[in-house]
Amino acid sequence: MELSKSIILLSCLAHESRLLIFKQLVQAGSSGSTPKQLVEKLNMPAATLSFHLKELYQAGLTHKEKRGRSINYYADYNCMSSLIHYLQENCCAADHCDSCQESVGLR
Amino acid sequence: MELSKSIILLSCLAHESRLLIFKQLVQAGSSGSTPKQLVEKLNMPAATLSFHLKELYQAGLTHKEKRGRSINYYADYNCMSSLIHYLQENCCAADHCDSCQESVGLR
DNA sequence: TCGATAATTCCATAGTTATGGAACTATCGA
DNA sequence: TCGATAGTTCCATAACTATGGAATTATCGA
Repeated sequence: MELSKSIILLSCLAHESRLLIFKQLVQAGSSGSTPKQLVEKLNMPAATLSFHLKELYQAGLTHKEKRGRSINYYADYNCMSSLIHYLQENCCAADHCDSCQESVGLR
Repeated sequence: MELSKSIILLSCLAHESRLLIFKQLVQAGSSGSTPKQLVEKLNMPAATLSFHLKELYQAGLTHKEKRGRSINYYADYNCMSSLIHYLQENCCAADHCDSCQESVGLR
């Protein structure tokens, strides 16, 4: 992953509402969530939710599927895992950090 | 890690200059880097660097050590690895993502 | 075709964050 | 006690980001 892409993803996640939305989508799993469900769950005005959902979508952190008059949003795990990999590779050090040792197979 | 702490760390890293500074500190390893070295390496005005270093320090992503008239800054691996853990636990899914399977020991 | 529902876009406003030259503080060696 | 060097803080300005009510678009069932 490029540095500029990682900045886009980090900025996108660095907002309470968006991180909560994303966590919600992760919890919803393969059935996804509609904006309406998210509005109810997170108690947020529809326009505000829509703004944040769009940010997440444009960053590539979600994908969506139209189903009649509603839309299902899903967390994009590949995107998130690429970011996690980027941080492990570039911003941590295998010989100084437990989780890096695990991921590099030293444990 | 709390959600609010993860937001602070993500915001802090979600800036090109700060991510570059942090990567530089990771590369510098146990010898660390001074602001002067970073200014030269990253070609950035001293006031701007100082501003970003302070943000990183206040977020807990670095620690520092005064040495005479200069200061050594170091990447804080514990802080970064806590963030990586948080993302793996809360924002990814072990059964949908390779790197999560690794870290959860399913592989 | 209509009214209701789901979702998005518009847009003015408010709030936050970044920039970097200039001034300042601290510590060195001579 | 200087002058030089390292680093930070100050602060005005610029740029960006978020908010949410109102208007708009799309799709449903009757």
